Amino acid sequence: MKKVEPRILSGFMELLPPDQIQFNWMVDTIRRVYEEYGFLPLDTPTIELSEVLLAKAGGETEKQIYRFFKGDTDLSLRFDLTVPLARYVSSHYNDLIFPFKRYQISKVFRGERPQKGRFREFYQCDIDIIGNESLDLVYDAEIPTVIYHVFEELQLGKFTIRINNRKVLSGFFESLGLEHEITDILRIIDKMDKMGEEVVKRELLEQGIVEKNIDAIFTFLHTSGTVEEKLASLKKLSNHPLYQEGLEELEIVFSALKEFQVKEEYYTLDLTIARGLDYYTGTVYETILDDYPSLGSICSGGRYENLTEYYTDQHLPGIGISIGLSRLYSQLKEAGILKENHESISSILLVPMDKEVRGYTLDIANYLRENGIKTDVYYQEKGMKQKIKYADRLGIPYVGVIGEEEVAEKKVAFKNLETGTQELITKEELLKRLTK
RNA sequence: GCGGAUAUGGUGAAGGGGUUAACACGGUGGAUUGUGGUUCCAUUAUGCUAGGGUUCGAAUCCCUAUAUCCGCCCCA
Repeated sequence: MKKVEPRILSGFMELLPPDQIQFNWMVDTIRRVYEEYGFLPLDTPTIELSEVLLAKAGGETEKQIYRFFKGDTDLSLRFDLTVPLARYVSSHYNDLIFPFKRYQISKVFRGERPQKGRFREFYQCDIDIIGNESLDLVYDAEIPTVIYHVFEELQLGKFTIRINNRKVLSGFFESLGLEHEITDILRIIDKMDKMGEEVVKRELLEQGIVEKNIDAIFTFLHTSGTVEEKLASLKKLSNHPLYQEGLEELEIVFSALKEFQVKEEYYTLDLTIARGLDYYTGTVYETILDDYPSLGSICSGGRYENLTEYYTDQHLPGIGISIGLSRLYSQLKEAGILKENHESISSILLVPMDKEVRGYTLDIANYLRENGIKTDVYYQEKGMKQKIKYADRLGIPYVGVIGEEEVAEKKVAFKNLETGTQELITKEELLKRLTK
């Protein structure tokens, strides 16, 4: 029979069990920290009506969204978790308690050209806070605080949360009379980190920005010092109202970060942070691992004032951030930052010698499981060698061998695979060994 | 959407027109029928992305298609 090649689509990721265990550990860690800060779980549909998801839709979203028809219904796979959140909040407005804090860890889909660290299906771990009419700026500091604790717990080394404010950028460029070029300028200066100053300067020139303004932009971007010093010198650069408003917002956010006791070396004011979807209106964030800057931003987000305007007349400003976990995981793995995982799920493998002792073995298994021990049992009629090897290859640290002798004595031959030692013990002693 | 590169087993790969496709890892079975990780032995692609062409002969040369990878755009 002609076989079908068992392949998956490019841009889609699947892992082997040891990696999946590791991946799930990261998901569990992220979820735990999110919940510690009072964020509530949410799960929206993978597929939604295209008119809903594309209500705002700029060019890129429209190009990259997976869109199809089922009968006459125009459907799309969700492109991110923020737009579905806006829809959710709008449709459940009456039943939600504001400020509404939710997290969602789910897959999203983008039909892009796949390449390194870029997937067509990937996990996003979002937290967002939606206010009713208004949302205090303190929340703009709480978001990076949560992220700070997440990355602390993930143990990926030193990282920096880079913070900026769109109003500062827009206001500054408007003060130079560049209001029409803002989007392009933001896009270009965002490359600063990756491409360097020369490239940025050249592209700005190509964009038709005059030399004088480019110099002003670089003066602005080169503002240095501590956060306080930067803010102080920035204030003198322009009196533009939007610009000043953005700076005041940054001041509030940074002073709140101190109250949240986020260590100062873990965040910074970075004027080149412009990226993110175009729905961001105020504070924006990006996070990099200091030891691996080439990974780029592993977590970004910001404040969006008007995201629900397409669904409701209620004014529901929000702030949120997202960890691109699939990318983060694959790049950490590739860079060798994550150690090989030898942890298994099961703590012990029970091995019945033959089917006569299976009943006794299952009694032991149930006893262990009732006491919270993850227990696997081997049922294949193979040699002892294969049975032990199974545990060894899965990384299960202990084996409980059960034959006629053990049944007669109501005990288990408890073998430690790491040391090779073995002892004959009762199930109570077995439980004790496994709980420690 | 644009540009570049590459396609050999479960994996990493050698071979660049001559007949059994090297080597390594992994898998399976075995080396005193209740003991793994080391070692040893055996075994593991009638086939080199697919289709067509050149040739006495094609993984090897040519064409087409497809897939994958890497940039750009954009982004997690």
